[in-house]
Amino acid sequence: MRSVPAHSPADALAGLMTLAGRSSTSEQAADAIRQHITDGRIRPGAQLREEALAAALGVSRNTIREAFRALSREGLVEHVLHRGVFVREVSVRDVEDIYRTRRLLEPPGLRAAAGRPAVIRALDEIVTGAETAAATGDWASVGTADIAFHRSLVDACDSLRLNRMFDQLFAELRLAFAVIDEARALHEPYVLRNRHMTTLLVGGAVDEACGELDRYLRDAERQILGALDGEQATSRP
Amino acid sequence: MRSVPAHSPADALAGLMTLAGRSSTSEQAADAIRQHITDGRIRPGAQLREEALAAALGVSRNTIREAFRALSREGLVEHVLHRGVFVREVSVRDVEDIYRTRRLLEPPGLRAAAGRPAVIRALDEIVTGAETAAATGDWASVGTADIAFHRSLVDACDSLRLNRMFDQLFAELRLAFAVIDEARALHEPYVLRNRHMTTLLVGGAVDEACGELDRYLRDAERQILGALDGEQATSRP
DNA sequence: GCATATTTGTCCGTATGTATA
DNA sequence: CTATACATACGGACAAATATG
Repeated sequence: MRSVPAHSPADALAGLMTLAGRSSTSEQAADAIRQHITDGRIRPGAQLREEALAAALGVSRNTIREAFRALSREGLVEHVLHRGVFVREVSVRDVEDIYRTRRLLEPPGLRAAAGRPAVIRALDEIVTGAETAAATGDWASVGTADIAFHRSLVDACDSLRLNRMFDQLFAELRLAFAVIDEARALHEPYVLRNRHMTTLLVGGAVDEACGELDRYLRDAERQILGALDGEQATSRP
Repeated sequence: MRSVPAHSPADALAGLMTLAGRSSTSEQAADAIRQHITDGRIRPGAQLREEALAAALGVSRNTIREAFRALSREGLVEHVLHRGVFVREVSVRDVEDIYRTRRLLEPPGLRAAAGRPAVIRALDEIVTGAETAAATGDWASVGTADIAFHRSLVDACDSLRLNRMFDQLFAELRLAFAVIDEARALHEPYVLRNRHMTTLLVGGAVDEACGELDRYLRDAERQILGALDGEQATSRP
């Protein structure tokens, strides 16, 4: 019933690449690695060794290195010259910047969403999904729904480039989530707040919804920073 | 007095990589290629051939391919499976999205800049530089100053991630500039408008400055779209 | 539509340099 | 300081896909 702990990143990836795509091998390798990182199967800070990964995925080291370059530009891994690539560890500074960016860009998204019934309906469905997931204790799904909710806000801006940036930003946020154990405490409070925001939107109370959004973002940042501090304290005594 | 036309991307790059850095060879190769693209020495649509580039830069094909993967993630080049990599050609759709994004994010930047004398001073210096460059007919520098001006606005938001996105966005914009011949018509009108914006900021008229910024962005978009249409008409008769 | 040449995609072996135990 | 493990980079090889005549 418990999740299987991976003994090494290579173990976690063994035999899990589906080679039947329409993309190049290095892109598929990147996809496989990316998936395992965002799923938390490879923890932040872990080193990705070329040889082990190449063996696990059944590809050459050159191919793996090409995948590394792409993932490095995405910000998921960090390339250290002559030392290798490591899964990014988001710092306190990163979290602060991420939430500064969210506080800057999500309110305009919410105001854009306010004028669109279709978007509001989508938000409602996402929150409903989060509520049922929370009822069954599926906190991973609750976290995914939370991200989907706020991604939808940004999506309402109709900016492809902004969406791309937020995809990366949320991927980094998942990296921060990954080092925090208590998934319930991390995600539970925000189901209610997203529901509240949606109700306000349905009622046309846009300003109040923005206020709620701002409080949400400040509280979430504080909580993650606190958890991050705790993690650092335990892992580096 | 005229710029030397490169016969091929490989010719343009020959012997121009400085190998004495603290970064990997593939990163230096990427830097060299990136520089030549943003400088307009390699035109949008041009294909970058692995073997030719490898020979020109004196590196192996594998190294070039690693550089390609990074540049591809940056959006400067496009990787087409089994066909190769090409310098990105920004489409009408791209330009529309770029300006939608700018109209969304630069006004908050301007409001943030309004409260900071240091930022306003920096903007003033940039415009002054643009004015002297315009006086000597150095339209390339005028264009660079224009981008620096608006980059400074975004910079005032203090968001690293937002800055990174705008760096990419402006790099794409340079790609659009590259296909337009009349550099003077492209950049001259905006020196005055940036000056006007700065004057308004110095006087504390933030709302008026925002209005001017919005008009700037709408006019610039219209002009680039018009020029892009003209280019497509002439290159594809 | 076909045969050919070119280019990319991928793999392998190897030599060199760097960081760390 | 030496030894080891690993990343870096090269060059050659071949298959597969694409472009060319």
